Amino acid sequence: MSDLLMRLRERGWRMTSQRRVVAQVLDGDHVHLTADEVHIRATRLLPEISRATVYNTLGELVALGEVIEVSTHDRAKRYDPNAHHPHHHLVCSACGTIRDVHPTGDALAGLPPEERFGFTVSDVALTYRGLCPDCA
Amino acid sequence: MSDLLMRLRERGWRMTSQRRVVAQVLDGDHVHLTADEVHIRATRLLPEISRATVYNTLGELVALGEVIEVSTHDRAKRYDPNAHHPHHHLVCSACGTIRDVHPTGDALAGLPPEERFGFTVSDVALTYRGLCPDCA
DNA sequence: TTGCTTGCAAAGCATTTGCAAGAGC
DNA sequence: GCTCTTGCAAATGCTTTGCAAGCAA
Repeated sequence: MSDLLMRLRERGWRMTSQRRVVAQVLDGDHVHLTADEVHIRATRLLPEISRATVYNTLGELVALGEVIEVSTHDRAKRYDPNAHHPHHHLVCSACGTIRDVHPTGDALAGLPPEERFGFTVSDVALTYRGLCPDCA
Repeated sequence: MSDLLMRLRERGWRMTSQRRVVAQVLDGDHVHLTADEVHIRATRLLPEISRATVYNTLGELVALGEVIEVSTHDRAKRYDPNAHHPHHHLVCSACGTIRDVHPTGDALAGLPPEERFGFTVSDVALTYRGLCPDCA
């Protein structure tokens, strides 16, 4: 069983075949699917699954902290299940491909208290943009 | 005259009253407006300006590198005219407020060549998320 | 049984587009 | 005058919602 599914079961998440399928589709590394892509793949495993359910489920996984929402400059958000291994993203400006990367250093540490303006900072997203080898 | 307008004129950008108004609305620091907010403010200066023109103009300013597109997790993109002074963003997860910040160190330098996977990296966006003093 | 989840269809919102009329240079 | 820009209105694409029926616990 997928790691994601196992964690969700442990957390007492009410399981349905639709939710199982969405979790299966998302499992793995370097996965950055749009909601629509998740729906297409989920449909291959469970033909009756609806788009609305995919959106519901993705929203919940994000709320649970099991999936990260990635905003690129494209219209559709992407969903990244690799929430338990801190990482950042390398995005191709041309084709939209995303790769996970692991820069050195703690990005949070780079923001000194006097630059926080009283904010309680809990998260950092670091996105590198450029051209991938195929598009360069 | 605003700095932004001056730069655009120097670059030979064909000037119209609509474009002038959009540039005026965007000028300044800590400005992170949505296209709709730009339209509302532009309307106060030039009542006939259309939404489509605001979108056209914003898209061009981004293409010219004079304005930066900021993707948060909200639906609408935000536009930041502070393109000539490298900076990053501090976003409140609750109310959406954005502040410009200036972390120490060069974020680009943190990504070693062996983590670039052949990409030609040209840009870095660093976003800190948390709660602002008012929402905490 | 009880309440949470699903599917459908329609609505909502941000953004884009085609095209004729208008304005800069 | 020639070309680029504007405005309108319709279309598009992603996402959300309301509600009745279905299913997990």
